[in-house]
Amino acid sequence: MKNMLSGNTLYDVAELFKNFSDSTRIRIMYCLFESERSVTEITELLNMNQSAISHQLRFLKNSKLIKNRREGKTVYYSLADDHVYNIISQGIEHVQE
Amino acid sequence: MKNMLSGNTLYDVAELFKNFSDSTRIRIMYCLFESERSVTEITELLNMNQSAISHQLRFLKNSKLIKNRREGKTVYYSLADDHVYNIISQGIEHVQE
DNA sequence: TGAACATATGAGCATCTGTTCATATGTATT
DNA sequence: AATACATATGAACAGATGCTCATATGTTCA
Repeated sequence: MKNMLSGNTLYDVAELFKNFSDSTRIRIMYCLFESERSVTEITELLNMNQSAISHQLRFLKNSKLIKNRREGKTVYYSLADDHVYNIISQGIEHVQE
Repeated sequence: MKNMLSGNTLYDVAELFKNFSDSTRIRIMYCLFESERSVTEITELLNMNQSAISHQLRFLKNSKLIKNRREGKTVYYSLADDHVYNIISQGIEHVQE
């Protein structure tokens, strides 16, 4: 074995990649590459139902891939760290050959 | 925009990551890190039903993440290229903090 | 050719997932 | 307090997913 993995690491890896396996979630994270955005902005950018976006934002937040801050009525979401950027960038490179 | 993506690139990225979003598929690919393996070997390593393994192998093969060669009755599977290794390695690093 | 072994495939099923709809919660303004 | 705006949440439903079972296909060897 080239390196030692604890018993459930690969399950955690699958859980991690589940976040990136849906186009809505990928598109949400991608539109946060540039800057933080409010729920309304994301909803309009993706041209989707506000509820659908909120559900996916919660999903990504639970996985600690995005974070948020409230400013009055508005909640702004942003990427949690560089990993998200790096993983998606690598995915983009792969599909573009 | 930091760089230009064609309209459906992000959908393709989601499709790519779908391959990595299931623990059976991750475990199959991970056990090919070391060397190529036959279907029977993979089935025994993962301690799963042969049919389940074959279905997932087809899935991964269709996505061109693994390739195979036949030697008599036996079919050996191996990783298609470094991308697979790199993507999973990055996932492992992320979950191990 | 027939038997044995290795792998692949299709149907069926239970579970999971992503969305919508209706509504609740939180905040600011009047 | 009442209203308006922004976001979150729960229930319900349709479609997708991963597995098992039975069986088909491919290969070797007697």
